[in-house]
Amino acid sequence: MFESSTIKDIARALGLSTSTVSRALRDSYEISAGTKKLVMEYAKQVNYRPNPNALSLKERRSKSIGIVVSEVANHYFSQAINGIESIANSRGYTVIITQTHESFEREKTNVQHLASRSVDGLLISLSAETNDVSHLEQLHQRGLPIVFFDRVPERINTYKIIADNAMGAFEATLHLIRSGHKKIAHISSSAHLSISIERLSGYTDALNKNGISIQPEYIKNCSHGGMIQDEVETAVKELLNLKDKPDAIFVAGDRLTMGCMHVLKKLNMLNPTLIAIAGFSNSDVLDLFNPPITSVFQPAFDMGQLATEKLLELIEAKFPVTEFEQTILNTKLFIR
Amino acid sequence: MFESSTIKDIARALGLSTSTVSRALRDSYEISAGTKKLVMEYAKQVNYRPNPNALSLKERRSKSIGIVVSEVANHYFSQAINGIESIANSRGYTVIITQTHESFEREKTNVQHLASRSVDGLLISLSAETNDVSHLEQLHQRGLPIVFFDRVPERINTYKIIADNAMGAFEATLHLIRSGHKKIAHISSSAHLSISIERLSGYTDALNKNGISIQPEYIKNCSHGGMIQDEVETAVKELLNLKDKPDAIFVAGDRLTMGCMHVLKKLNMLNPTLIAIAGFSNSDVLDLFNPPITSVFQPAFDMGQLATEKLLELIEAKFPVTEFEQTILNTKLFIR
DNA sequence: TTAATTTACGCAATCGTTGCCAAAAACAAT
DNA sequence: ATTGTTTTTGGCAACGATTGCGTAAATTAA
Repeated sequence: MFESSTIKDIARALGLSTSTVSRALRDSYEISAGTKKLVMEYAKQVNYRPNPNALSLKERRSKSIGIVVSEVANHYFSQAINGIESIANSRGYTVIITQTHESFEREKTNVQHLASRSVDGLLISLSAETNDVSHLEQLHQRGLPIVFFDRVPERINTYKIIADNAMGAFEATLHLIRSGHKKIAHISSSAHLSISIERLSGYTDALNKNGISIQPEYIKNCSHGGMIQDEVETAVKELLNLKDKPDAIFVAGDRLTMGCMHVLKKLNMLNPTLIAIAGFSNSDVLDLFNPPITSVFQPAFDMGQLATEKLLELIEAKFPVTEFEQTILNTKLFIR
Repeated sequence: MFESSTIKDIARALGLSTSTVSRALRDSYEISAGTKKLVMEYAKQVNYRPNPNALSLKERRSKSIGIVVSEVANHYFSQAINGIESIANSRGYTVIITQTHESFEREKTNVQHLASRSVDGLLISLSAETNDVSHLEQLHQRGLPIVFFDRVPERINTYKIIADNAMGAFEATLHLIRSGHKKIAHISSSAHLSISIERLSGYTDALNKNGISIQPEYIKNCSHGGMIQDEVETAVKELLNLKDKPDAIFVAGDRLTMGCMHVLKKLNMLNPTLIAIAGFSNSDVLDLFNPPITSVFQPAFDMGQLATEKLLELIEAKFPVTEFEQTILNTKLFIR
């Protein structure tokens, strides 16, 4: 089996005690230069690596953080993960990524699993189905550091990193209006998610400020966040079957945008002269369409980095932190 | 700080010894029914969770497996990861995902890190830059279970799960030929990767069997697997600057296909009447193009599942396994 | 030469859990 | 009542690494 050498092995081989070896490896002042050199060279020779489990047990921390996202196959999240990784790894932390696939049950299971794996902290973007955050509240109250990003709950008081969803939605909708559209529909994820609420408000703001009245039947929510293609298909078809059919759709998410395009393609309507689309997306494939599709880009990488910095701040804090802030990063509209 | 209750806490609270509590929780036959009930109820009440670090230290295994892939933002890998997760989680294993971003250095660092994190086994698809696998060989010889998938090394004797790359490439190239193309170029990842070699052979086979001679200048390799867009751009431009310009390109990878399309779009040549494209890709966005793009789909999810099953077989084997096989799964051509 | 100080190292406890052996309690057989 | 058996429980050690404390040996000072 796969065994690596331990401090004990080194001590035995060199005729020293484990404490001497340990201290020599940590370059302690109370070990003579000769012994240090001896130990260090032998350790390098046998490729000694400290056992992380032993360390975690002793230090009562695992030097690992848990991530909970909907899916890695989502440009926003994969970019955020790259940001998270870049900070976490450089600070010596391992990252454990879990996916909810937008399911509340899987979110609870994943969180429970990460907690029992004794991660030092949690970075989480809520699943589309999540309306109740008591599973997280409980852990948070017991002292587990948590930072939310992207989809954040109101009830839990901790650091939150979000994009300026309202502004992004406002700009995207405004772009559709300026392109001559007046009948603009809106497809979004679950109504209760923070991002949905904020994006909806940006959308209605843009319409209001331009003297366009809000049509409730133009607003569709997909409570599984587009994980179920049928849901998206139904939403799009309902919009297209309206007496007063919309001439544009503002779609509020990466996966939803793709899902929506698939439906339109299937209906042979993927054509901006028939119906224009603008949406939140961090994917650069949108460039490739002809005509291309305008989209709101979120600074996912930066959000991941910032969230991780905040989390490590909490984890490594000497005293319990009680003052938290919510950071809002700017989105960028790619007009295509 | 975040503390959960331990066996010791329970023992103290109930006036029992830790060993009794431990055995009561494991429902050992040698503990009386009354004590068991007492302990179990109290444990549930205080939400007792065994400390995984203590267990890992004792059992000398971590119940976790490491994954090394180029990028999660790649449809092939994200699907494979879903397959890996599905098996690993159901068998009680945690998965640690790391990305190489096609860099050899990062691959070495990640592997080293996973090994020192004492994962029970490794699932790996080599980076585009990786030509030397001694870092893996060493670990493998020391007994760490490793299963390769997708991009596999020849030198290391263990389970390998791959797609039928030659056949996939053959079919895609054949499709281009049947669509009337004769001047078919090929853009691939690093020349030394197993997938590149196999896909190249499928490509040349298809040409040979149809009486088309191989033009060496039609074959381009991107040694960073498309991570550097310049590299792709150069390759495409060189093809387009040839006296005898190709009228089709067979692209051998997800990221390369997208990269290639971006270049063509930039050159205003993303149009199959100017130059046709067929490629390996697990992305369904290819559906959305007009005209759509034919692609070779790999059973990524199944490959991930199978690789994980093999790895767990190695990890949980009573005796060292010495007989290994390479499994080849069929690809599927989506003619669009 | 002796006392004081410094240097260099070892012992043992700790983290949470389990395996093994001994001890105590409960019960049965004489 | 005494011995033997079985059932139930407790104590100790171990996994790997760290660390406070103690101490022998070496060095310096008096």
